[in-house]
Amino acid sequence: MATLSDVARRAGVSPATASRVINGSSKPVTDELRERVLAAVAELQYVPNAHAQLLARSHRSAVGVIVHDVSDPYFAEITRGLQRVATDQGRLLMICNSYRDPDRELEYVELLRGHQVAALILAGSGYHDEAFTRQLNEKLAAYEATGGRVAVIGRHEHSGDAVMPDNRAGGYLAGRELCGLGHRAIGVVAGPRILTTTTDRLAGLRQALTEQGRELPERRIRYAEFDRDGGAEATARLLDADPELTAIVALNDSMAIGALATLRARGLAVPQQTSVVGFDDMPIARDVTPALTTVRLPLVDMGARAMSLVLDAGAPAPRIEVLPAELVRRDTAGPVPPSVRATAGSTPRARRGEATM
Amino acid sequence: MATLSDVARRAGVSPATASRVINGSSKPVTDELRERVLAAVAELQYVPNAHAQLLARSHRSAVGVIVHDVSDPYFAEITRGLQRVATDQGRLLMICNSYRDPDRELEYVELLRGHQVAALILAGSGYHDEAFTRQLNEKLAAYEATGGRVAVIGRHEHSGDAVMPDNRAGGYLAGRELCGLGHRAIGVVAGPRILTTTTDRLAGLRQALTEQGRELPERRIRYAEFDRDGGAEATARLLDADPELTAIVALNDSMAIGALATLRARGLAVPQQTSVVGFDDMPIARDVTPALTTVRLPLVDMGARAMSLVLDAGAPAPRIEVLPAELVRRDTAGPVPPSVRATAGSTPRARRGEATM
DNA sequence: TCCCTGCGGGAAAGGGCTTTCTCTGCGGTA
DNA sequence: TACCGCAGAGAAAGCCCTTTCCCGCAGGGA
Repeated sequence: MATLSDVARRAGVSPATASRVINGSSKPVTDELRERVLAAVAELQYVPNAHAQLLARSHRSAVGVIVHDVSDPYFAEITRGLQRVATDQGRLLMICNSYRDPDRELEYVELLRGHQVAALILAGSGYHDEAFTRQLNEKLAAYEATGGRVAVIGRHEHSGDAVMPDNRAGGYLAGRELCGLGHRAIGVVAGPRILTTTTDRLAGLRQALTEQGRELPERRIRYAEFDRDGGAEATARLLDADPELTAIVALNDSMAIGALATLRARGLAVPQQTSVVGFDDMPIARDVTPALTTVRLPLVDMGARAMSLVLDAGAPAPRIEVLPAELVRRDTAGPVPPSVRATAGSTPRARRGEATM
Repeated sequence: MATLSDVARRAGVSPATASRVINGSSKPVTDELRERVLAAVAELQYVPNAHAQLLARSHRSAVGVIVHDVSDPYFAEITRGLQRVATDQGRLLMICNSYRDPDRELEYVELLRGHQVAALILAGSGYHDEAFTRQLNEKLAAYEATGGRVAVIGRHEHSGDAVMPDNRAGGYLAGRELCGLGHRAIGVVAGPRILTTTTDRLAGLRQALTEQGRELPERRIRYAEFDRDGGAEATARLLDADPELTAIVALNDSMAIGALATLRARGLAVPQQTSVVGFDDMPIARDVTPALTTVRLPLVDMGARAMSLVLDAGAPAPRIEVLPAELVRRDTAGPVPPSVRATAGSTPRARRGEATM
């Protein structure tokens, strides 16, 4: 690899001058020398060593991002928002996937700190895990103590800047919608119970049902991975235990798609026999058939705001922005089937006979 | 930020000893000193400066990856394969999204070179653009000249290691399938024509049709962005121009999903009235309704192989691995409608009357 | 007793760049 | 003519680590 001194030597100037030309320093350099340096750069295919630059320069510019998985549409959308603002401000992003592994999350905080990022953004659900939360907060505090900025997206446990989707209100919206359609036997396909996102959404849902004089017993909840297969599998378990279910709330859209698959496999028509409500409104939600009724979260915006927060050097006080959830009515949620309404609570056998799986 | 000397001073040892303890050097250090160093590290929350480390160490370990867009399922799958192998070998990945912008691609090659990556992987279609191709190859050659390794996925233009999905054979498979089902009026929803992937897939398709004594006139091809909306829009244009179409080949699954959306909006039943074949077999393909018939590419495997190639220091000769495409029959491709078969070439009005849009 | 060996530790030389400080030489003013 | 100031270039001091080289010391063999 050609170095700066190679370039300088070839151009017959000092490394200092070469550096000034290459970086467009404010210090003036005569055109003659400038030409020679530029020519040398081209001839040697010189590219500055980024590590040496970062080491020599004082100011840090990259921003670190920790998400569960960028290829998950939920995070892909958030990342899009992060990127947009970062690019506008000429910042480079370093994105790390924790794959929902708390230890990996901790490691990545260190790694990014080691890479001297100017700020750190943690996106994705927090964990119900005291020990982990304490460790994470210690690490973040240490980072902040050295001038690093931190913002979280959708996490309660951190004391600083945060962008919070209103998961609870979203759960409430889903519950109210289904109650309004007459459903009483509602099952829930939930993500891992260790995630705060799961419990928040669940809490809102439960509140809506309670307000309507209904309830949400644990036997109507199944916890599984927050993805398509988790949703499919949880739905199957739910249906096996409770064939009289008329509606299913999936705590994210990936799970809802899994639920739809299981329902289809069992020959249960959506929404005629079983209604489904998802959560997040990822792009694919409108393209499944029937199109998914879901709770929309402004994902791109969440990312954009978090990045703005973290890049806005002022405002030392912790700022918390709560972003509203919104119900998107499409085609998977319909009124409770007449047969069930008429014979409420009785013979679920008839319906079960339809299963093809 | 605490530095290594801070740690050393606090532990009452030299920086050399501190470094040895922290990095688990082979050189022995007494337990006593080791303890003191570790304690100092903990107290100061010391994290080594990654840039300084990278600068001081000679060997480079990270691998750079340039894709069009990680959040696109096509690249998400490939990246999964890349990650798997990289993680196994303890390599860090730096992933950059070019968003199909050739200039950005060039920039990223430089950026990654500057970050001293040990190898570079370019995934995603090449461009029919002489000037760009030459520039890119120059940059890659310069990188390789300094010991860097390069592999491409799905690109012809590079002379070194490559993993090539058999796009042409895949196109052929799609064409043969549709011909076998009796279709004659086949439209194509294609990606940007500047992409080699588009033209390769198209070439295979055309070959299949030609072999069956049919043809693929340009008027039955619409070029658009390689995503859902591009597919929806291209399908609409195709249908407007050619209402008698009985089948549509989308050159990737995202476009196929867009095609499905347009078809649904126009009230055209799939596959009864119009058949659809996609390409890639991304995970969502099985979850749309009807489930998508498509051409599968071993995406994860493609990523894994490319990474293996690039990390396998031996074998200087350029290696090219061609990975086969495979037809996956699901529910969107069916026999040509009887009415059309009977009245081939005549009154398309009847069908057109069904449009609801 | 002397010398050699080997172990544990420190000094110091990079690694490639930025930036401050210093120096030279020129034009302009008194 | 003497001096000041400034433009433009270079010297050199870091930035924070790793690693080689070297040194002192203790133990073992002759």
